Amino acid sequence: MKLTTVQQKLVLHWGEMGTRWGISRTVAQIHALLYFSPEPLPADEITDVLQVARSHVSNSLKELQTWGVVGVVHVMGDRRDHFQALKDVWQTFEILLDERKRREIDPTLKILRETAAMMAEDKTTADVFTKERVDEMLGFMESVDAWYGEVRRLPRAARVKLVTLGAKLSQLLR
Amino acid sequence: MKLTTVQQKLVLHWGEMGTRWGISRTVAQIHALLYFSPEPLPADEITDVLQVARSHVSNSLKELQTWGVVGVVHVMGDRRDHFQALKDVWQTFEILLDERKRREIDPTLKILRETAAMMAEDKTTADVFTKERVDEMLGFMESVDAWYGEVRRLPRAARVKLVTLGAKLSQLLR
DNA sequence: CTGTAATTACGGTATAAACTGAAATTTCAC
DNA sequence: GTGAAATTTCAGTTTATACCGTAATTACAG
Repeated sequence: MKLTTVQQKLVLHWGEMGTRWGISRTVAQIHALLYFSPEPLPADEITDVLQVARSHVSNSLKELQTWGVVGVVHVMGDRRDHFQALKDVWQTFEILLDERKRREIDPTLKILRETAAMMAEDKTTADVFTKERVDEMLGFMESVDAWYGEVRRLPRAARVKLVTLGAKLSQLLR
Repeated sequence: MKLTTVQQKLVLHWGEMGTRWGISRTVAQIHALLYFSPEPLPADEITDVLQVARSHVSNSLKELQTWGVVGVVHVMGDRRDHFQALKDVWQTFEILLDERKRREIDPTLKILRETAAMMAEDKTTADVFTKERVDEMLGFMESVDAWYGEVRRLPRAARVKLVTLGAKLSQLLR
């Protein structure tokens, strides 16, 4: 199997962007490869095309499967697993966002809650200023967190509408 | 100067989270230090507290200033620059989001636009499937990009409302 | 102009993470 | 059960980048 120029460009770019999204380059490349590939690919093929260690492909695929953006299918007369990426773009990015929130927001929220609780208890604290900053930061994060949870609980169509509506939202806010 | 236990915890946590936000640990620590500190700090003080090279503090401060989340003030009878963090949490995170969009979305959007244009021109392309995937991905990204731009252009109060309204938005979408 | 204090530039080092490759383990057709 | 083929594990290597420390430069008070 050989990649077209376009596919190659996309795979390489995805890899580079992956690192900025907190995803390792190879994992992102594999995802791109599967997403832009017409048919599901076996691990060997991925190894060939991307020129990375077989074991690494295996582990990366596992990671992508854990997230749910890649799945396994089987081909008649072929014992090997074949992998395909989720083709639904919205869902793919929602999964990615969830993951990022889990890693980038939730831990901070936890620390801020702990800290705020601790400071509220401790009456002797002379450091009123820091307390205020913690409370403000916590308030902000709680808002964002609650908002995300609510949006996430909406039926998907509503969520899509929320984005595609765009400018019209500003009118609703009057 | 000495940090309270709480401040130390916050600074260390911020540093760790920073790396997940695509910000170097020290830069994030400096930001936390300034944000949670009652008064503006000179660079020397930061060097002392965080135990990092003076030059590194200088460069990190410059980066934070470039983003606009840290500013300089002067203290009477003191020649040195004193630094303070923006105390407005919303604005701080909006700046951060802008930066991330610039680094994580815009380049991909560019590539996808180029690719889609290229594929649209090339009638001979046998790879119809990849073309579809590119178009879908591009469509999605354009929506998100346009939405972000519009929200960003709203008066800030509306933007805050958008988040704090939360669940009520779902009713508006009926 | 002079001396002090700060920033900037930059080659070198340390560290964390990705990646390799071989060995151990599991899976599954027969 | 047996053997082939895949996956998983893991110690070792490579690579990227944060960070250091010196040296050069700039800024400015006196």
